[in-house]
This record gives sequence, C-alpha cells and structure tokens, in this order.
Amino acid sequence: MLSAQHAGTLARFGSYLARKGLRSTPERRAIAREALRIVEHFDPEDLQSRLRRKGTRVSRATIYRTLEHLIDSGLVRKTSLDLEHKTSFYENTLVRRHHEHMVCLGCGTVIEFTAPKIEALQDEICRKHHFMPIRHTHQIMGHCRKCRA
Amino acid sequence: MLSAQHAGTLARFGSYLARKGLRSTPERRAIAREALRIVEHFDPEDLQSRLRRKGTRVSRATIYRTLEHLIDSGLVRKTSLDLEHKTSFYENTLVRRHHEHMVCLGCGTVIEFTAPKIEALQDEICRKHHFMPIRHTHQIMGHCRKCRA
DNA sequence: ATCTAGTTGAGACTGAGTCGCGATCACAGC
DNA sequence: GCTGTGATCGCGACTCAGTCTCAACTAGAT
Repeated sequence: MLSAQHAGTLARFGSYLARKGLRSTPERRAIAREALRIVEHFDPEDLQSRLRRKGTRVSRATIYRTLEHLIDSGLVRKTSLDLEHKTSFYENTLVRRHHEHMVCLGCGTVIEFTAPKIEALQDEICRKHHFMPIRHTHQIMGHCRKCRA
Repeated sequence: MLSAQHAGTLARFGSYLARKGLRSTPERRAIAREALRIVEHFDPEDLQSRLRRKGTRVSRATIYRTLEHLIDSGLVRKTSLDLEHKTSFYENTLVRRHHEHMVCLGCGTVIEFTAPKIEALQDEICRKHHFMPIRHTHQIMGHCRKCRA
C-alpha cells in the first residue's frame, strides 16, 4: 500500500521519464517505488537486496542506471556521507532535509546536524570568490561522547 | 640538494621509524624525500612516477605502505579534496596549512579557502553534541567565475 | 659475519562501479 | 491489436584504486 505522497512522487518520476523520452519499464518503476519507500540512507546494494526479498530481480547495472535518473529527476540525492572506502549512499529528497554529518571514528555512529550560520558564511565566501555554489559537503570526524574515554 | 627544512623533516621521519621499531630502508627514505619535496597535492601514482623518473623504482604496495607511515608520523596528510571517483590526494603538512576546497563542476578548477569563523561555529556545534572533533572536510561544488555563463 | 624479523616487489585479489553486447520489450504508427 | 525499431535489460567482462600474500631480500642487533 502506497501513501498518497508516494503515489504522487512516483507519478513525478513517470513524467520525468516521459519528458526525457525515456521508457517506463517495470524495473524502473520497481526501483523508484522501493527507493522512495526508504527513509534512511541506502546504498545500491541495499536497494537491490530489498527488491530481491520482494521477488523483484534487477541487475546491478540497472540499479546504478536508474539511480542516475532518480537523481536527475530530483527525487533522490547522493548523500555526502563518506565512510572511508565504503559505497556511496543515497537518500529520498522528499523525506530528508539537507544536513551534515559527524562520524565517530570509534564506534562509527553518525550524528546529523544542520548549521544555518555556517551556510550563510559559506555563501558569503562564495560571493567573495565569484563562485556559484550548487552543493556542498561538510563532515566532521572525531569521537562521540561514549568514545571519548 | 635538500633545503635545511627538508633535511630536518627527513630526520624527523628517521626518528619516527626508530621510535616505532621500523627500519630505515632506501625505499622509505626515497619516498619520504620525494613526498616532502612536493608542494602541491599529489596522489600515490604521481609519487611513483616522479621517483621512477629519477631512477628509483618502488612498487605500488610500498608507496601505499610508506604513505601510511608518513601520515602516522605527521609529515603528510590526506587531503579532503574529493574529485568524484579519483584517487585520494596527499600533501606535505609542513608546507601546506589546513584549508577547504571549492571545486568547479565546469572546468575542474580547485579554489582553496579557509574560514576561521566557520571553524569556530563548528567547534561550538561539536561541544553541543559532546563530540570531540579530530578532523573535518568541507567542500563546495559549483561554478567558478568563468563557468557561470 | 651471522641471524632473524621486518621489508620488498610481483602479481593475485577485492569491491565499487562501468561498459559492450545480444536478447528483450515499450510504445508510436498503422 | 500487431508490428517495427530503438530503448532497455541482464550478463559477464572490464577498470581502477587499493590491499594482500608470499617468497626473496636485507637492516641492524649480536
């Protein structure tokens, strides 16, 4: 059962495909439906195994190709989370607002934060350099409360 | 001909090795000497080809292994520069101060900047989350003056 | 000079991601 | 509906950075 929000979002993906002259295949629909259902970060493999568990088999190549289209359509974004040598992560843009990460080097915990003041300073610096910002990543590595011992 | 600074730095690597019970091999000395001579960012392959050009052949494995030791000894750091699917970059800590990057998505130009105010805000946020920061990355992707057209 | 544990290079391996290609399928035109 | 054809699919080979294994070599203590 899809929520009204998901149904609408899925439709948006459909019109994106049409607009681009791309085809609406069962694989693309399944991948989009599943990706938009995930609230947390996910990686391409997560997506593939979730689909497989539901009986939908899609190849790795198709997962990657479709993820590109989902990003292009604005429904999904690549997170800036960088876990040293791990896969890239993706997230549903509708459910998740922009945020930065603190990553604990001890236990791997990821804390999310937002800092409007930092964003403002950032914009100021960009203006100074005549640079038009599109996206950014800001990640702090260190030790969380528990791991400071 | 090495500058006095380099000679001193090299000595520091020597004592690091001794302190750790590691051996001072010709390969390690050559890699350290070359890495500390590079003022810009470099990647492991740069390092290997520079050495080869000077007649010193070292294996890829040894480059990577020695780079680890150089980082451990504090003479080199991994830069946070992230060029989508490219190798990791390293830099001489003595020559280069800490900085962040703006990367132009059009022409690939990298602009370096520092922002003490941002760092201060960052520390404040960490305190709030009881998080002890060790290092961070902050990168802005966008378009430089020339590519804004 | 000798001994031995640390180090090296070669090449196999890994894992994320990409690519080429023959088979298949969506969908515009009839 | 049926058809034709270009888009899309899956498979498996490939790439590329980085790691690992292991036999041969060597730094440096004795």
